[in-house]
Amino acid sequence: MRPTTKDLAAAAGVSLATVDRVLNGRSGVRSDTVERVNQAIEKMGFSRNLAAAQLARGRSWRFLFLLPRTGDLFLAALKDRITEANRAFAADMIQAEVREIHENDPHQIANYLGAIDPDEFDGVAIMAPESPQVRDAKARLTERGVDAISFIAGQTSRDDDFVGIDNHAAGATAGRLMGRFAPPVRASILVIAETMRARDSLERRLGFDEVINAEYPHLTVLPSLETYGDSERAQRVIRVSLASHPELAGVYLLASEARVPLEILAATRWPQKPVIIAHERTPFTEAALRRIQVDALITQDPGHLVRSALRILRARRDKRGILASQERIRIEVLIKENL
Amino acid sequence: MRPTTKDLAAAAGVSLATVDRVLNGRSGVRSDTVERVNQAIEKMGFSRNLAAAQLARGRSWRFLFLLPRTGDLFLAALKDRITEANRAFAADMIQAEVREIHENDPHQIANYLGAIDPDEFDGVAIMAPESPQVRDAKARLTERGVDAISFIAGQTSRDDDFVGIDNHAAGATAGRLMGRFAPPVRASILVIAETMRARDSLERRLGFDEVINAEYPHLTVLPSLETYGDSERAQRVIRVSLASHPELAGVYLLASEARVPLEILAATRWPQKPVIIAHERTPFTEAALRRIQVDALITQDPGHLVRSALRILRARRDKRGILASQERIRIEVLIKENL
DNA sequence: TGATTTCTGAGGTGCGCACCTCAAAATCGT
DNA sequence: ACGATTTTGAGGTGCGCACCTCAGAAATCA
Repeated sequence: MRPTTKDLAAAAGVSLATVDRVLNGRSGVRSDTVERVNQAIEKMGFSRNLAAAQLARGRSWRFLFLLPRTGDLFLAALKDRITEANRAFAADMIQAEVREIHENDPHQIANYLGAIDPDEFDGVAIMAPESPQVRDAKARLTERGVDAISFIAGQTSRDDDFVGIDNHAAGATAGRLMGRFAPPVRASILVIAETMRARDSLERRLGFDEVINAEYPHLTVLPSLETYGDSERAQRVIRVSLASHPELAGVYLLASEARVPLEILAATRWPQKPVIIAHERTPFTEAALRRIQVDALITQDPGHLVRSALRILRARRDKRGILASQERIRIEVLIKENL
Repeated sequence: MRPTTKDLAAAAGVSLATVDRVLNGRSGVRSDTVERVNQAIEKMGFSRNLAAAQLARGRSWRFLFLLPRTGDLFLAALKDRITEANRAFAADMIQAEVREIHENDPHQIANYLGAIDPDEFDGVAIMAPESPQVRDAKARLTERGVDAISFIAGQTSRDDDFVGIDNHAAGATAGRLMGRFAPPVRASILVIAETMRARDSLERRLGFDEVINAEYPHLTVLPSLETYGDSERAQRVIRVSLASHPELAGVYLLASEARVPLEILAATRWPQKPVIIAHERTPFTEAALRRIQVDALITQDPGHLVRSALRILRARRDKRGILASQERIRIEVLIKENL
């Protein structure tokens, strides 16, 4: 039989009240008594029955996902996963909501964070570019008792409250695959991004260049084209670039919205089809991978991202540790065969 | 406030006892009453408080992992993860044990399964090659009230109680990478396995061949070499094969124990280093990937495998559904950059 | 030493649900 | 309409813990 608090009290030679004080870190217990209880915990292998604790506390958790307002397919997948997680975690008293904001207005984001009611939410997962305003707002939010973590975007150097992948490594992964997939001849690589103002894009590009320059010097990575999410502009800049670089060996689609560039590339005639590497799995990129228009996808699992954020926020709330190996978001490489 | 069973009873116009009967599938309720309750559940968005349910049931779960007895590094990683999961899930009243068996003796495995005490274990995750004896023993085990799932090995066709990857697809993934990484010239590919008697190995090989034959016909896949886990034999057969195939472009290490073959390959002098693709991440294969002796690893996450098996076994015990997207084990592709 | 402060024990309550009993009501078959 | 059967209601108990109160014991100080 599993030891209960009662057994623990008996073993430590103290009362239930004292055990309770120690377990829940209340004051008014002499340090040697605390030590006695802790030793008993150790000796009996006592571990609190989570279900009972949770029931007694009568707690529930409400978390908020702050996502950019775009029509992005990757974001749509994220929202689907949040809905799904909401259902799956309802029995665990966890509820998640989504709010959408304009990601490129740090001021608005900071305002929004400032207006979050600690009675309404226990924690927030913020997907927004890093900026001093946002960082400050996050700090103040934490002071007011709302836990905040960075989600997918906005990774700060060696930050342990970030859920997402290392974008530099993701770019390097793309670079390595590009180098190995492309024929070993002098040629150039086109890089298409939505915008290079986002830190994520910059880091991916840096990681990509690093590998290509160091190990595949016959390949020249062209300056990044920016589409600004505008289909016509995309069409224009890509056509111009294609015309002036007939020796194109590969295309790296940096942004998570690959649809428009892929459609333009699909409508282009090639002497030899370039290697195409893109990010994120969406119905669109998946189809492109199946027909081998795209050669590889670098992805992160949206379901895992969402669940991981919720688990981390909750663990923080409960002052519990997490299972680090479960929360590491993988940089996945998808090809047609392992979809 | 979250609705409780009491609210539910009031809303449905029945008593708590009836709500209980419906919620827990007990008999003695007219079907139209069941329907009324279900509609109330739907309407109120009622969802049972898992913590309270679990506490009231006073249940705990004991699961068993039946693993092959080998010195394999992948198995060592699995066992580590089971220990880790044991700690992490202790608060959820889940305990897991490991027993090791000789995997190639179906009779012994069947005996072992037959001897499992339903009072001792709620479920078993079995990692063993498929065989009629084992299949029968599993069925009888289920009849006696112990849930059984296949773990990593032993996948039967379209089986929904299997935790692991599709080995055919894993082989195909390896094949694709081999085809793309190897130079586009006529050459041969060496395949090294521990044994080809295991269905997993066969399936990987089939998937590998399928892709190579269909899309990279300039590559010839040689007959599989079997090491039988014997270092000396491995050394001998590999040397013989290398000597007779100087035009070697790649090596595919089929088995999860890549250590011995990798050491032999490392000690060999090459006109041009062949592309090496191996399975499973272990300290050894990881190091080989870092120094680019190995070009890519096809892996499955041991931690995920273990947690998934435990979640599925528990959900089955509770007659609850699972989150399918969370339980799909990914065929991961690792290269130096996304380790 | 007594007075003050700090610690500890005993006991109770309730969280939401599972599971039980027994009696009363509704429905059925004939 | 009758008894036989099925369905429902009312109520109780306990799971292990968190959190509370209050009194009494122990340690500390003057």
